[in-house]
Amino acid sequence: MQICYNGWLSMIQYKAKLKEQIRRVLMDKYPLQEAQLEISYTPHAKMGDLALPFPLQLAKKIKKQPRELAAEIVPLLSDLCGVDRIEVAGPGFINLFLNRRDFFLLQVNSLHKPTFQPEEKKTIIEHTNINPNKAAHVGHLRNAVLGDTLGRCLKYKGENVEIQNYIDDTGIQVVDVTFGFMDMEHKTLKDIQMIEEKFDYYCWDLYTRVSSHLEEHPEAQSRKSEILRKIEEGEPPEAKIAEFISRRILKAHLETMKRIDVRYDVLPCESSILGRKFWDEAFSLLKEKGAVYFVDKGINKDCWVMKLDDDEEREKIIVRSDGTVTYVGKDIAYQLWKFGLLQKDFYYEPFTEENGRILWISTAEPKPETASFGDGSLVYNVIDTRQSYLQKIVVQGLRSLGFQDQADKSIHFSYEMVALSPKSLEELGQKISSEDKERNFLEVSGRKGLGVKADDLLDRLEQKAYLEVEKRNQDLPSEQRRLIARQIATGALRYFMLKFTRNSIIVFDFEEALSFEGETGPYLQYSLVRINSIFRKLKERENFTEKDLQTLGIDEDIPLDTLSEQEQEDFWELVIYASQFEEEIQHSVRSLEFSHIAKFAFNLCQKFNAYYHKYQVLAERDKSTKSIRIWTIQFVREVLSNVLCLMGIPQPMRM
RNA sequence: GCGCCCGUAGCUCAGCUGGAUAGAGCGUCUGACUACGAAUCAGAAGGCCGUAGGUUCGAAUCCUGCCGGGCGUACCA
Repeated sequence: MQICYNGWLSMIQYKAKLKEQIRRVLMDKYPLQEAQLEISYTPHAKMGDLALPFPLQLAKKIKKQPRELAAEIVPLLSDLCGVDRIEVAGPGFINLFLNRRDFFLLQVNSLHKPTFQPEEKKTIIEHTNINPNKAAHVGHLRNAVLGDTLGRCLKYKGENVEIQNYIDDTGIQVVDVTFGFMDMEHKTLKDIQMIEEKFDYYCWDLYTRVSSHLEEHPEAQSRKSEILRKIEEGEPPEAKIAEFISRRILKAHLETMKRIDVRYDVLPCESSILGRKFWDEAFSLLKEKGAVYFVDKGINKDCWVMKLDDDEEREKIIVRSDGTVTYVGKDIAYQLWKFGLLQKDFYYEPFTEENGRILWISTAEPKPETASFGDGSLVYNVIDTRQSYLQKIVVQGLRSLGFQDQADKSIHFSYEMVALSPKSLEELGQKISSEDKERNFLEVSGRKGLGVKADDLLDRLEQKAYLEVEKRNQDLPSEQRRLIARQIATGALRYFMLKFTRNSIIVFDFEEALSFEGETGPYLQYSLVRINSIFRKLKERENFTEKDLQTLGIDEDIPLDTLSEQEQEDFWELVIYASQFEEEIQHSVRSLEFSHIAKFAFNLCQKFNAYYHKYQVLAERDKSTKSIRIWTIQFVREVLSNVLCLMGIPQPMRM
């Protein structure tokens, strides 16, 4: 067997090398397309490590028995680098047994080395986008966690990522709360500023009162229209009050998101889109191209509408009969700006600053300090699936303006809603009608005030985590315990939001969301804490440091065969699984399905915990066995730490 | 009506472009802590993968019909 790999190779690179060799050998003998040359994994380690399914497809093409064909190919592949053994398996797979020592070396050395290359000039992710008129709820948390995780993964890939949180500060929902303060509570701006209680919670309640008030008083519509117009045109006092509300709520939202370690680069505001006349520019473009047209009769009389590509019958209203623009209209302008397709940019000013990192907010007027955003080449909009229709219209808008590429690179990252079980509603003290009781779940409704507030949930998680930490870590100062409780709460919440596929409706259940056992974030954190504990004790007892790790002799010789047969298997199962982490990231990014990463991390921890129970590190007397075990857990530690980082799950040193 | 999505173990969910014996967690039952932390581990029980057809060497996965459920189809977002 020749030695053909040196240094380091991640699994992705390793497979690429294998494919290259296989192609070279088989190219002129079989009609083999590259696409078929996938390398997958075997269901069981006994069957080998990597599997080549291509004989199954090839057999069909050249009319042979799959197993026969595979048997015929096997001898041709006898010289694959790093492969100890190769055999036909099952219906006609070719399975490869890797040289474990060589492979492990390559993997360990490939940590912290780049496998990916950036593909985009700039990737923009828009997420969170909570209406700034009430407190954030669990549904918003799902959005933020998904968007934030996507951002982390793309950055890991090396992409230039810009995170935007769009603020609908001139929309109907802000109008409603403004109406509530002014017309129902008869408060002045000053009165509102004086409110001391948690402002987003105050507005949450106010908003539900406004909603039911408006249902009973349809005549208030005209007053609402007046408020909307005044806000859009910047007329006091309505405009000032609305601005104060939206900014103060926005601050609350940012605080909530900070609790789970979600941050943004820029906050583009709808008010700036109007103020900078982005919409006017977009509107004239749309008119020019005939993408929108004016309706002079019928149900949509006096509106500017857009026709839907796949439904001739339907017209979507873009400009209302009173001349105001719908959200979709402004969204088209916003999307154009994201791709740098408008002639201008916003102005900006710092909104918050933390550790020297400035979060910018858009303005319509020039400010002394400024920055530049937008002009991306790829755009992800993280918005729940109920808005698919509207997202389609936005993309269609780009297309009808002739921006084909940008339309293709506008990606609606859609996900299902978070709903509430009747049980959790009861727990919230909500009255539910008997007909609703029959249903499996109920939609969260901001209007009805039906929902689990994000901060409430996080408070409960922290509280529970604190009690657990207190039980186990009496020696730690309480401040430390608080920090750890927060880390656990964040880990639990973020994992919970990622473990489901985006297509599945999360029927929120307190017991499930508050769990720290089984398939949860804290399980992952606990696994890492255990590994870190071993290293901490190695240091305490043997003065073993990171430096010693480097010189532990992994490069020289790893005498795997000194281990028991069983241990060799257990070692290998852990290692080969851990090596797949970058493939999982790739897979997740391509499919926008982060539950893959979540499951991977969980499975890895399960394998690790089993290994941990079986094999001692500290107490091991045989030096080389101990070294191998140290390197094994070190490898797992690195991989797990990476993966947790991508999911935004904090890594406490103790818990 | 039309469009999109879902139906897998008692419950909550995985199962990638069709592939080797359908997997987890929770719950239930049996075991394992004078500890590299039991927020853990080992084991057991539990499944005509909604239903009927089709495509093929092979279907939980692809196609069609049906049944059951959700969402969307606003001059709300």
